[in-house]
Amino acid sequence: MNTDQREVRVRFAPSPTGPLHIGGVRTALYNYLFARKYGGQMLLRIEDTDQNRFVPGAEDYIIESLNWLGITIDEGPVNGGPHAPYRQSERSEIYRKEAERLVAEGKAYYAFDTAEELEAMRKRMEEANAPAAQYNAITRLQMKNSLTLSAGEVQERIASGAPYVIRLKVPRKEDVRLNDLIRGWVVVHSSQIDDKVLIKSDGLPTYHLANIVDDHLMGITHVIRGEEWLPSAPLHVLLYRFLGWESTMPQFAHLPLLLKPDGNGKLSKRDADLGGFPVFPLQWKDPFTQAVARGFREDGYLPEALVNFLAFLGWNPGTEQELFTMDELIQAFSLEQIHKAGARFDIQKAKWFNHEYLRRQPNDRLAEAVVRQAAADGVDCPVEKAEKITGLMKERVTFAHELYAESAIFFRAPESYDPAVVSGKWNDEAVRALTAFRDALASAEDPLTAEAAKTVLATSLAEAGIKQGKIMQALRLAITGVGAGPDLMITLEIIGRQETIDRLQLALDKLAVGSSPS
RNA sequence: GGCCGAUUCGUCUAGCGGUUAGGACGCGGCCCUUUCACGGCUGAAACACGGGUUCGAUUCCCGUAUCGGUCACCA
Repeated sequence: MNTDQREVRVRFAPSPTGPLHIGGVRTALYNYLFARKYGGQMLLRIEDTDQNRFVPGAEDYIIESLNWLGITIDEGPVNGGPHAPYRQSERSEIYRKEAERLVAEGKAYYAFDTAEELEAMRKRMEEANAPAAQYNAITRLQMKNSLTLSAGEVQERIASGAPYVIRLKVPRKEDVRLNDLIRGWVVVHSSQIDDKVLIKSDGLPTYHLANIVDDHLMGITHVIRGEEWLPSAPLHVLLYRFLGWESTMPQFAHLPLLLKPDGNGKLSKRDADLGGFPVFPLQWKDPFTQAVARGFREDGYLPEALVNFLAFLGWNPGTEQELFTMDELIQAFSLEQIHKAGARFDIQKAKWFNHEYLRRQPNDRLAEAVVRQAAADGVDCPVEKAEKITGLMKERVTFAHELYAESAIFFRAPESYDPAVVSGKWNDEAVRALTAFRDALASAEDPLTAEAAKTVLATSLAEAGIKQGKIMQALRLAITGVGAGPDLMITLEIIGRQETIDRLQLALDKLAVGSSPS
């Protein structure tokens, strides 16, 4: 990566206006991977300059999310750093100073227009069929600002406490260009950019000013953010220039967006409700409405799986390897391999990743969850049993919670029998075979191992002159009630000798040959 | 609508002038297996369109179309 020899410093700069969106998570991840790859620093900066949109708990949510995913922060509101504070609401004096400097240098100006006056201006422009109704080099001359008002009047208004904003004085005709690391050269004519507000009438900066000032002061070398920022990137270049910081301006990389599953638009919370999947890393309870939005964590996704899935939405290593640990991602990551087009969000793929990661988890760790869930269900499940169940079931499920949920057969005799299997496999021969097996089991040793069960079954069937293959489905039916499931002999080992005998008896009692099952 | 961006199987994508256009998810088939799952093999499935440039375009350029983003005292 060509950088100007400076140590790589990137930042993730979310606004605490609610739960962190999954697209934001991916942005954070890419920043993190980039920073680690080049041995640089990853900063977290809270962009809370809009008091109206402040949501309590959102900042903690962001931090907890990053934590859960293993995206570690070098400098930020929690661990501090040389450029503290990392919350923009605590830095307002810094921005104001720079804005005033721009005014003093003639690159920005005070504006006193009311909302109504602005609205009237836009209306006039529209009626005049102007290409865009904006506050710019032309319209600014008809508005109330320090360019049109006398110096004395401006002083007077400010002194009297009249509300005002500071606007950037965008040049009338000039090409503004930037070399995006992902998209190449992007050129925008300054006439397309309006005189953006830098300082709002509440005294706080807008995003545009605050992010440039902070990125500069914090020594950010690369700005990696979503494509929705691309249209305002030229404005940011202009700001760097006006502030005199162009020579150390960070490089930009605008990431492709995460799209709705049908491809029409940015992925939103609504898609989550519609599609039955989360779009937030963690569950979120809205402090105002109490509404609860589901989270990947609570839905049972492993953080490693989410990270791997997200990493591949818009990026790929160029090899055929699909499963990556965080360290491997760091190794393999590069901006050059980022795809330019938006990526549709396909929860199916996320599930596949989760399944792959779940299978690779050690049994003992997964078993803990099974024991817990069983207990919560009022069922006693010893650790050894949970581990056996885990070993048997983890290849068959997507989420850890399904391990127990799909394991009813290990705890309870079937309450019903699949009619299709009954009519097809339950016959006189099966009854004879299972009776013989039941009897043979009566004198078998405890505990019954899968091996022993196999031997007992084979012996008793041989004595009865019945081929094993013909009655296996009937046996499975008697034990589990259905025609599909994990290895039967291990299942017998898990439920034990006595329970096996009981279930055989139960089936023998309840299922009559040729009649419909109960 | 103006501006900006994007466009390879249904989806995520590889490709960076010459390939039988590759992989993964999902879907179908076969094998394995007592069943299901796993695994293995395998099948269907894509370069948006039109012009150039070139001996040769999926690849480079220009249009068109489509999709997306953005046009606030929100980020």
